[in-house]
Order: sequence, then C-alpha cells, then structure tokens
Amino acid sequence: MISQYFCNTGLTLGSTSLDHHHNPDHHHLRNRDERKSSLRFDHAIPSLTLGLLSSEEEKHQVSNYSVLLHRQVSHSISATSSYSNNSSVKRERDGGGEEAEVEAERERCSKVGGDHDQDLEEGSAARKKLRLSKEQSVVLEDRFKEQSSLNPKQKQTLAKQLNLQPRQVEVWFQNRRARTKLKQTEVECELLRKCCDTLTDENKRLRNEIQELKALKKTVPLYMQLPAVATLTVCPSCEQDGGGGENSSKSLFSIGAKSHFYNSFTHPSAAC
DNA sequence: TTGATTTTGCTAGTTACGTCA
DNA sequence: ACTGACGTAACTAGCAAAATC
Repeated sequence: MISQYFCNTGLTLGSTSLDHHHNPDHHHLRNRDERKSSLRFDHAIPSLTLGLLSSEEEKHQVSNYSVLLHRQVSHSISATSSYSNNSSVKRERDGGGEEAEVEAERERCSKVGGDHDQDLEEGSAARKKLRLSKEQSVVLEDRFKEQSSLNPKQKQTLAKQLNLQPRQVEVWFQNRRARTKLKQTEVECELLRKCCDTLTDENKRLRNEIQELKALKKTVPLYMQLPAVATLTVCPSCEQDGGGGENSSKSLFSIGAKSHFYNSFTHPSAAC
C-alpha cells in the first residue's frame, strides 16, 4: 500500500502540501496536483520545498514522510469520530474562502509540526475507519432519497450539519450510489435470468410442437391437418406486418414463411 | 476563436476496518 | 479467543465535461 505512495515526487512538500496529503479531499488529485503544485503552493511556509529536493531519493524520503503524516493525522482524527482538525477543502469551490483556508492551514501546520517523530512512529499504523452514527446515517439516507447527488454548497451544509467533513459526505454519497446501482443491477440480473428461463421453456415447448407437427404431417394427408393447425393463432404483430394478400395469409405454408406461430397462453414477449 | 491545460465531479474497482455469528 | 463473512468508509485510477489560460 505504502509503495503506491512512493510515486509521489515530492512536489507537495511545503507545509501546505502536507495538508494536501492528509486532507482526504485531495487524495485523488495527487497525481494531477503534482503537476502544478509548485505553482499553487508558492506561498507555503518553506520548511520543505521542491527546490530543496535535489535527488529522487530525497523526494522519496519526504514523500514517504508526508504519507506517514497523513496516515497519522487520519488516524488520530478518525479516532475521535470526527475530522474536525482536517478542514481544508480545496476541491470545494465555494467551501470557505481563501482566508479561512489559510487560517486553517496555519492551525494544521502548528499541530502537525509539533511532534514529527511521534507522527512518523504512529503514522505507520493502518488507517482507521470512522463509523457513522445512526443519526448521521439516517440523515444521509433521508437526503439521498431526496437527491442522489449534492452540489458543493449542499455538501458543505450537510457536512456542517452532521459535523463531518465534506469529503466524508461526498464519499458517502459515492458509495451509496454505487450500492444502489449494484442492487439495481442484481435485480435486473435476476429479472433477466427469469426471462431467460421462460424463453428456454418456451423454446423447448415450441420445438416439441414442431416435432409433433412434423410427425403429424407425415402420417396424415394435408387436408386433414388443417383443423389441427387452426388451433394455432398468429402473433398479432406478425399478422399486422406479415404482408401478403388475403389468400396468402390463409395458406399454411405461406404463414410459415413470413410469420411464426404464436401461442397466446404463453408470455407474448417471449415470442416477440 | 481555438487548442492546451487545469479543475471538478463522477464511476469502477480495491483496500482495510469494524462487527457479528 | 479466534476466524471468516460481510458491510462499508476510504482510497486510487481514470474519464468526461467545464473552466481557464
């Protein structure tokens, strides 16, 4: 797992960028942000900057460090059932404003910077997972029933209401949508399976019918077969667009050429 | 105006934690 | 106490569209 983070090139190494890593809102922008972070975080406190990294090894070391830090912070935060220390939301366009962000950044810097050694020690621990309270789940569920997707403002508001980070709300909605889709797929799959079974049965029945008719045709003269055939009806749609004149539609063999027999006792969709 | 780049939101797939039988 | 299954929070990679340069 950690090895995945090693691809970090150390571009996100200012104090700001440490936040960038431990902020759950930024995790999936890592690669993209790396391309531009040297510009974006020019104002960062220059404790560690890209310019200081002369070798790949150094970049790896610091990158790894930031990952550990990220994990430690996530850990400590989730352990309190709230991500209250982790409030920067850069992905949220309308989420707070620059000043608040800088302020939050400062706060984080002071907290994160306080105990690096310990961070490194504990940061190696696996991530902890917050369990949403029943009340939070209920509110989220209710909201999901209303709308399965939130805009940034709504996300922010809901997060505030639930004392969660917007990212957590976002993730919850993402997972919830995925679960809904999965369930729906399962239902559709079951429906298709039943439909398939029905069609298989119908196919089997029709094949038997054909066999019987063939056998009948061999043993009985044509004129005597007609009453038996008359018990079959033609599929309405075939009857409509089957073409041919009145004479042809009444012919046993011309029906067979353009239409198929339709058993009204079975599911119509199975045949059409 | 157009093409390149960046930002944002999303999905699909995966990982890992907590719970329960 | 241990364990495997399960639900789900959190994560990653990648895509598409919109915004910006």
